[in-house]
Amino acid sequence: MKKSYHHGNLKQELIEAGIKMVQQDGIEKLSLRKLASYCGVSEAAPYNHFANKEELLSAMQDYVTEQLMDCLMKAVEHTDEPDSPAAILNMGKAYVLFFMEYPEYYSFLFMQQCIHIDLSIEESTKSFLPFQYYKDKVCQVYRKEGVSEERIKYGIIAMWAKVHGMAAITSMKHIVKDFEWEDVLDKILVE
Amino acid sequence: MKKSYHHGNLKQELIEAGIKMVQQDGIEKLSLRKLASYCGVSEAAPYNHFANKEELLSAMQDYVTEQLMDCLMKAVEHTDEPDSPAAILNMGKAYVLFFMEYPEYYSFLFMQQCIHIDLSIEESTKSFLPFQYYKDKVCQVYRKEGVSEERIKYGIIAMWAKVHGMAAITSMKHIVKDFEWEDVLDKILVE
DNA sequence: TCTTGATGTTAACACTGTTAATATTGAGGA
DNA sequence: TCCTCAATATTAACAGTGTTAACATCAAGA
Repeated sequence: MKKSYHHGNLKQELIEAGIKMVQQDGIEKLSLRKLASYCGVSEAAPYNHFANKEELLSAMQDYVTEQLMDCLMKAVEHTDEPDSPAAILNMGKAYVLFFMEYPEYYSFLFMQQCIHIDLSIEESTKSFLPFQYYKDKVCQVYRKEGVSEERIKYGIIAMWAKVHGMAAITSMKHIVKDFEWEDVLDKILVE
Repeated sequence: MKKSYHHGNLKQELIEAGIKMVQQDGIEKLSLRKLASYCGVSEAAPYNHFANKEELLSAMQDYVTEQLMDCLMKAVEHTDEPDSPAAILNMGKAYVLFFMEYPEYYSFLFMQQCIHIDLSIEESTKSFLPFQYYKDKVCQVYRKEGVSEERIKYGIIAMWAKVHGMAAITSMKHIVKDFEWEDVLDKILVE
């Protein structure tokens, strides 16, 4: 039962094992050396696949962002009328519940550490895909409902702030406990 | 121009210099050794005042939280009628603008790293004072306005989520640039 | 004056990210 | 089939980090 010199799928496993570790202990506890050791590989091996720690974290963020995007898109698709305000509500709920299920993801996704400001948004990370998706959907629905462009503009930000704020708040573990968040999520988001 | 063996005011200077460094370069770049050196003191000196790095960070957070509290309280006091909905609006604006002025404070204050879950909230940090203050003020105003207790309960969370979410969003530097946030803050918060 | 507790220093430890030099392998061209 | 070489792994080293133990300095009160 010996393993070969070459791992075979190290890049992907680094990403997935890294996310697992973040999920369990949070981003602060994650070290490249522990991660490499967990993958059964030496401390310098990851540098064959990522230029540095930041680049690996960025890849991990992209991976998680894709999961979140799946979540949001499914929420819309499973709405009876995907063009209705109900779709927006469901998307907002999905967003908050995603971070409620994996509280460590929140601070991991939105920490500034590994956002490359020098690059354009498109090239840097996928961090903004969810916001983009949310924005487009709200636009679409509101236009169909005949809301004015002026109100749409503010509505997007207001709605996004509320949803993102709920995610931020509920992902603080010590706050979550004394409130039945899921029950009141609807009422809060439609208000 | 030599300084004495004993610093004289090290504890306080560590806190304030630390905050200055966070403000400039963000929390990730802050190291105890650099901070100690900046204060003209050896690497082990801080350990006479703080058990570990976490405890120092916690003291720094408390310091910043007090500044934020001042901000919020002044916003209420400077409102013509401190019991009116206008006070809530002003408080919300003050909250967002505080983090807009010092974007690094946001991730510093709300990172989980130095929150001691084992302790009760009161003893752990002052992190929750602003929320407490906000909550109490909203309660007071809404009761005076005759809002039902049920709606107050959800209103607090909804409002807090929006305000906190706005702070979270605007403190992401790369988003801020293509939007005139301050102009639309009113409209978004009253909506 | 002398002692003592508060506060400082130095040296060492284990751990981190990162790099340079080197080793191992698998796949494709001779 | 063999040989080469690019991809990928390893080991050893470096500087920087938080932390601790052992020791030094000093101010203030007995």
